Amino acid sequence: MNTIFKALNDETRREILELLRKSDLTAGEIAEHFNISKPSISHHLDLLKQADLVTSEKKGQFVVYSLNTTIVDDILKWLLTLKKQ
Amino acid sequence: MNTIFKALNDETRREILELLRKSDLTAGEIAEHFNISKPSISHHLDLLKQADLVTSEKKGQFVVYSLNTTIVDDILKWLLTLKKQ
DNA sequence: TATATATTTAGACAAATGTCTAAATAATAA
DNA sequence: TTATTATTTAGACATTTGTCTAAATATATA
Repeated sequence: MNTIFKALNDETRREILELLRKSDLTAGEIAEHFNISKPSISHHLDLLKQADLVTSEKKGQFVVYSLNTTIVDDILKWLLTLKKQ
Repeated sequence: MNTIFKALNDETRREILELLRKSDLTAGEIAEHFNISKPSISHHLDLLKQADLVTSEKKGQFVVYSLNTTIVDDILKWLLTLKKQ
């Protein structure tokens, strides 16, 4: 739970998730959307992976990232209990 | 959005929200639940207030805190769009 | 008024975070 | 093999964060 909230606590990482909602992207394609160095984006992707919010697959020299929405359910559940009663 | 995720990115603050789900509590009552100094708890409450996740009302020498679940809806909405398609 | 209780503010400090550049690793192409 | 492209790792650095103690503020009580 901690890892997920930590991963979501950054505007850049949340935007990455929004990009991946539309389609899978390579690390380079993701980096193109931001005014941030590639190593920094790589670090953001690592945190998203640690939270299991994204998955990655090596395809040749590229690494393709995908959104993993099943993890989002955990937060949804936690937030919904807050609203109960 | 940033303020809300920032507020949620801390175990102590999430536990405070869970406590307030059950009932309103004074700052002192909240502090009793943790092994953390009262000033630190006060600071956590301030961040939760900044995010509008809690409201506070002065009652005599006490300050009573309450959960504000309407803000939770904003995050729920954001998370649900991630899951669409 | 003087004292006690509840809470916040101020300021310090160590740890965590986001960013960068330079270098390393891995795969493709010449 | 050598050069090029894609990505990550390593290490540095400034900023933010969570915590503390001491002091300030506000209310209630003797």
